[in-house]
Amino acid sequence: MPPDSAPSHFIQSIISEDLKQGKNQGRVHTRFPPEPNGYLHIGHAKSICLNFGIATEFDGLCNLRFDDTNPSKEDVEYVESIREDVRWLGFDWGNREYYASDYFDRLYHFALEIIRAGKAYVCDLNADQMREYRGTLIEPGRNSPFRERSIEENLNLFERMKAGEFTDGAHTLRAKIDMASPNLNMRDPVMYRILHATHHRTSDHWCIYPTYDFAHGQSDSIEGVTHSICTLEFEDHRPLYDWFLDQLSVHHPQQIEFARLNLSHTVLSKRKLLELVQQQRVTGWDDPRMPTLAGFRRRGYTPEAIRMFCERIGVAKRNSTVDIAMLEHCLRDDLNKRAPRVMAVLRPIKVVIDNYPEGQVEGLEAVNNPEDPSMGTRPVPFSRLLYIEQDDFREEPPKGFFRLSPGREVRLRYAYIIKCVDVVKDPQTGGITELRCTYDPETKSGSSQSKRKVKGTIHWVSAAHAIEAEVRLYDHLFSKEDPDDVPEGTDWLTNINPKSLERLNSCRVEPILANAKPGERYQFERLGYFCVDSVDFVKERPVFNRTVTLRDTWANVQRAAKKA
RNA sequence: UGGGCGGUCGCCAAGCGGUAAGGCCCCGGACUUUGGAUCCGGUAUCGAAGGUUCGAAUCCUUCCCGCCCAGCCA
Repeated sequence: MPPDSAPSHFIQSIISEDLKQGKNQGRVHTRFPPEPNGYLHIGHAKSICLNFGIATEFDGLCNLRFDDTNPSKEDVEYVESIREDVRWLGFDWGNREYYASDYFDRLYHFALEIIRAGKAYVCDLNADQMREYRGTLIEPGRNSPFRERSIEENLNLFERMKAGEFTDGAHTLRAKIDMASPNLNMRDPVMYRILHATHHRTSDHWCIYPTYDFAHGQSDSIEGVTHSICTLEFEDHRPLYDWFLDQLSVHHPQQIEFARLNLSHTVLSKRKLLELVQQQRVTGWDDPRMPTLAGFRRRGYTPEAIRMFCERIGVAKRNSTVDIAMLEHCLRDDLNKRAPRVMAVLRPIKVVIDNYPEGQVEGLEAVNNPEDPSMGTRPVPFSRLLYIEQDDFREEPPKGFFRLSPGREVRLRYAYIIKCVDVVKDPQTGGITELRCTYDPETKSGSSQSKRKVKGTIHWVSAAHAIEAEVRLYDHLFSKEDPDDVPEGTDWLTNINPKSLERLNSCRVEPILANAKPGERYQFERLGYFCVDSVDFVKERPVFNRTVTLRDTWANVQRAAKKA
């Protein structure tokens, strides 16, 4: 039953109303119908969540159906990835995994039925001619010279098309509707085309394949789908969807269209994603910068965050582009609750605590997750030689900087307050080689003396105990909000963010991370959320992917200062 | 100049004749051993113009703007 208190979008309203009127015997049945010609992306996630979500909400069912009517573009690699991604997102289609190709035989018989009713004909026009005959947006088309063939001749020709007597494109089967329709989809659309191609499931059994228009509605009907939810660009196809079903007098699902998702700073068209992969602008469909589910997964996103995102963006008919910040917010929200915290220094600068005994090591206690006490604590070793983040030291601190600088104090998280007493530089380059500091033994974390407050707290790592790691800093794949916003004469590829990946090779992380497993997610305190890369992982030297940064108020302040 | 669909805060999005929800972003402030989290507070008169009405984002009229359609792709 639909929650009548929860705010609902227009599709939920339609279904509620249908149920109220007793349509479909109170049944709700949807389907997610991907074409296996690419990997699933976040836009598909919206559709998956919508279709499976509605099924759950209204106590119905949702099928997974591969829309595999074009063997020249499809591949099993894609069907496998799609299965994996839908499952990863958290949805289950039970044993209802279907393929349009499962219905090729029935579809063929449907076509025969329409031919016998005198509502379809075999046309000999080639692609160019057909375009000419179709007319334009403002001029009606002309009837094909083959439109009035006899039913017998049509039957015979169609049979021979199926038998493989003709070459690709020599004939098509067309619906006989109305060449003057203002809706171009109704100007005798093609139902079947000849394609001598090997299909990933039916092999060479067929050499004629149904078009989307002829296959989709009938497949929905065969499966008993009640609400066939698709994107806006199919709105113009609805009259055709309805027309076929009416000719056949079969179960008639209702097609409902909603606006597809667009996300800022990325592209979501299959064609463009394919191009990024083929041109090797990224390392593959699962490159952590890709908006594919495989990419997000490798990047460290959680299915929960993506589902939350899909819920929050809503469902409507207006074209829109959601700010990627919305997605990142959902991610942080989820990771904040579940990711264990750990300290990692990405760009190390050496710190020597002058007054700390040489050779001494203390095991300090650090909280694993302040949001969840049940996650416990862990020991973190402290010693005389440490590393801190380069960003956490400024020789000439700007206004509002409350990290470390000469003569100033800062707290080392879970440890002591230290003071910078000297800056050692390389006499050649002038670059800082190490910081000499002193610590205040009275200020140990958790001790009764530790009431002294300092403005800043920074993370650190004990040099002798830290382990080395590679960290990959990912940023938006495109630097512009709208990748298509380009100067004349250039294309979207010029908007690829040259800094979308930065690899850091001399990072030092807490010893506890020696046990990190591929796919595990952590919060590197003050930096962001990171996950262990599952492809390039090696135990001796883990690779971490930055999933998303933490909200960085200080960065905002600096940005504002720069502008002023 | 054809047909279809849309236009509510910077970005999403509720609202369905009774006097503009919520989320994101942003800006303040509280708290804080993550400049994180959390908590308070702040920001729209609804594409435009007319009209109907006691009353309109919601109804009517006209206009403007955007998106989709001329694949034997989906």
